[in-house]
Amino acid sequence: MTEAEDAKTPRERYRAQVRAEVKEHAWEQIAAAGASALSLNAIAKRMGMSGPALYRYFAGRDELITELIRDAYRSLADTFRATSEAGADVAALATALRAWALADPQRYFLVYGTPVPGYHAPDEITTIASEIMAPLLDACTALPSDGPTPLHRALTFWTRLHGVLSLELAGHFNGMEFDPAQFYAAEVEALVTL
Amino acid sequence: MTEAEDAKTPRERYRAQVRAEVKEHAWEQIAAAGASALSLNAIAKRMGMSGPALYRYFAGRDELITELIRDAYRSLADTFRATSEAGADVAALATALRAWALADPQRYFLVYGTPVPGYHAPDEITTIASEIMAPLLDACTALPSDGPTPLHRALTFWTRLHGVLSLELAGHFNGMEFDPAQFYAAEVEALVTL
DNA sequence: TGTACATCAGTGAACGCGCGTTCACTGATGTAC
DNA sequence: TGTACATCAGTGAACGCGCGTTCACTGATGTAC
Repeated sequence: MTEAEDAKTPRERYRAQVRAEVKEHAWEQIAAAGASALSLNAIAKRMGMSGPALYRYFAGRDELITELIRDAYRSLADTFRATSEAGADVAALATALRAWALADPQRYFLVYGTPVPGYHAPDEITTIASEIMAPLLDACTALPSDGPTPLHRALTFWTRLHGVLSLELAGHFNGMEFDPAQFYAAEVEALVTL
Repeated sequence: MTEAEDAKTPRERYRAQVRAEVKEHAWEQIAAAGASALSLNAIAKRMGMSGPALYRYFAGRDELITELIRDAYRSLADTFRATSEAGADVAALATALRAWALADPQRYFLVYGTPVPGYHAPDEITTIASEIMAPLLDACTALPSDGPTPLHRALTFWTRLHGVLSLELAGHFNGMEFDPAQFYAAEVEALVTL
């Protein structure tokens, strides 16, 4: 791990480890029954601890959920940045996006799924959201420029691929006789020749 | 109303009215806090009744939710069928879809939003889902045919427009300096000239 | 190196809450003669 | 038209549940001398 982690005291390392373990169980629970069913007590029980013990690690349920959402955004932002820094183009970003989405559908939905009415994301998350868009905008700017503006291209990239991914992950293609991966690839092809 | 409704006994009419009122309150509650927060007791309280009274009208919470989902699908299917029967083309269907989505975002999300893991829709809903696709497929078949297959066109219509709508309704365009309606129209334009 | 103290992880009991749901019952509405 | 009965809407009490969260406490771990 990094130097900063090595510099932690044993207690800090232990805390970080338990926090991570709590989050893992939280993701399992979300995968099993959706984000709205997430419960501190249930997580504690699965970890073999009592409910109140978790309050040593999180201020409460809201803080845990917010952190999961932030981690999800962060994960996608990191994936895009890494892909971009490897000198990748729009098509490579699309491939990375699909892999990221399929790896954990509920994580994808936590970012781009149905919002809870009344919930307002912290500023930090808005910041990460624009971090996600940045590599995409860069890649669109690098495309031959006789078409639409880079912003328009980036938005089109975003909405079209999200359209395919979200319907696929939600199971709306089930029973239909076609290959979502192939369809996705066709949409990506249409994007680069936009 | 219809003849069938006129033929109902007063008690049947009353029952239908209360059931409708329960659903209205359910939609208000969903709009305020999301579908997962829907509660029979809370609905009863708002209607000035006791909780158990609702069991005269619905077998339980699950039946109410399933019925709301079915009504949502039904509503979109009817909208599409009516639009189609008026001799409308793909662009008109797109306009109807957007109007339907904006009229009640939570209803849209109940149909196309984040699925609850483990929930399996009844067969009837799958049937209505294909009723929704039918007018779309018809309209795509009517288009000049030197492009992709009607099925591919219909799927593209669906995924692209859903991509724009779901991100817009979820608020992901907030703070961005562009007009979703205009962007949507541009996507529709790209579809008819596919 | 050992001792005294402070820090912190985790427990169990408890509180209040709202949920879905059942049950026995009351009172009103409709039906049959 | 009035009477006897059946149907049905709605109530209030109750059950069991799991939730988030607080609190006082125990025991282990780390720190300072």
